[in-house]
Amino acid sequence: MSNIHPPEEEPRACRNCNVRHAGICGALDVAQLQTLARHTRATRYKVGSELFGDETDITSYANVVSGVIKLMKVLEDGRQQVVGLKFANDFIGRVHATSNTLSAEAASDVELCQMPRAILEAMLDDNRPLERRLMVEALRELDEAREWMVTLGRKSAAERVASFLYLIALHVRPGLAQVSTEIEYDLPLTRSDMADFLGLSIETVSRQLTELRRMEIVVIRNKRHVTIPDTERLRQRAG
Amino acid sequence: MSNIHPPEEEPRACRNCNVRHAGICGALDVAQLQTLARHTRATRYKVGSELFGDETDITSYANVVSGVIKLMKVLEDGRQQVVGLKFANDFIGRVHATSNTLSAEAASDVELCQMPRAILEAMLDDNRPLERRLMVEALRELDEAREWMVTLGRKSAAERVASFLYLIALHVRPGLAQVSTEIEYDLPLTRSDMADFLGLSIETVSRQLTELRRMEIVVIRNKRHVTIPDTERLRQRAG
DNA sequence: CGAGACATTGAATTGCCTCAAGATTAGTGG
DNA sequence: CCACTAATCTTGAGGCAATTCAATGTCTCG
Repeated sequence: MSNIHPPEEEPRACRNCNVRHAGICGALDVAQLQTLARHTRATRYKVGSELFGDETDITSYANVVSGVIKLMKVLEDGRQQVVGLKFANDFIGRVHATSNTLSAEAASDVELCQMPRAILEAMLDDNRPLERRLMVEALRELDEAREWMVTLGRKSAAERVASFLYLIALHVRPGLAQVSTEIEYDLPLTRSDMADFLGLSIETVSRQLTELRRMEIVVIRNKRHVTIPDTERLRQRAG
Repeated sequence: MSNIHPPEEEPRACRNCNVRHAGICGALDVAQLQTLARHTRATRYKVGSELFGDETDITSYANVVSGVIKLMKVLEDGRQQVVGLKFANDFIGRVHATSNTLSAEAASDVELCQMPRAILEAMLDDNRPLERRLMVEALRELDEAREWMVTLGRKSAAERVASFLYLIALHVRPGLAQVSTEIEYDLPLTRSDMADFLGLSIETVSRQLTELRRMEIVVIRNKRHVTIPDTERLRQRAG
């Protein structure tokens, strides 16, 4: 990542991120963890703040400790598309490049475990498991992006909204694909962000949520909190 | 790649692919090139034939020698989306996985330089430059996929068609982004394939091409052959 | 309690799709 | 070389899904 705008809080060594073996840290040995710990900093960003901008220089990388980050592309006339979401434990940043190809914005209050570019790149050269891990991560992102291209290119508004609800459900309960169960969670995005992720207008997102609620595929409390009584029924509505 | 259906022609050692340092071969040393040459096979596929299917086992990888390949995702009800295109010198196949996450189909007659999965994976373990190269390639694909997500999520039909024409122009003349020039080429896809790539119907693609022709942004001869008098004007129409 | 942000709902419009009919092109065999 | 056929492409008419514009409703937080 890059162009880190001043965090709202004094940086301090980020122990949690390492201790948990979260994000990339699982690929490091003890010595490297110690090296990393000397250079990482816990940083916080408030909802809506920009972590880095498109076409800016890459100056640092990070693991997400908590919160949700939108990866966005913006057209000259202001139209924007969310091209990816990052959750806790995800790695953020584009290795093997000098400038960013998209911008990143906090979709909620966010805690990061941030490290300077040079540190990570040095480790990358010394540490094949780490490089392998980042590659696997990149390929997973590629699969996700292509999966979402189908949603954007070929699904109806109703299917897109259902796809999003299912995507988040899968994230909350990774083993979900096998079973049909009830699940409840808080939506990580506003209607506006959902619209930008789904390639729809805010109003259409709202209408489709209302429709899914009318069909009792989802129960919505407080705008943000949703309950899915039957995830399999939701999956079918997702196309 | 995987589940290679029987090629139409007797396989033979693929010298071109190595000699040209095309695709992944530029990352190999002389000894590895020789090893690779013993295991690669030149194969051909006719338009429309399937190279491998979604969720099939990965049994081999390949470099594209000539022709164009569609990477596709298909929904249960038959709707389909082209999520990527592969041209000459591109590498095909998903490393670090056991099964494919999409299907691949020849969009034209295709020549491949194919290699067994085990060979490539062994080289990958021995050869960091190769692994690095595949990672850079994967990240480039990720950038492309995200770029296209904007096209699918936020652009009008007219802009999508213009974006496609510009994408191919960029491929034919990589340095195009800087200058405004005239360029001519053959469309690598049928209207139907373009529609599946653009998330549109065939008819809409056709209408938008007619409209671009009426605006003299493109001259079309013989359905397939196009001339772009001014690539900068095209780029502006692409949004 | 009031203000501002966020979300829902309605009405009218529009852009793309579907269905249907021709036109063009490419391929085939006489 | 031409006629014939099948495939591909273009064009038109009508319908529908999603957008835009506008108003109302709801939640959050000083």
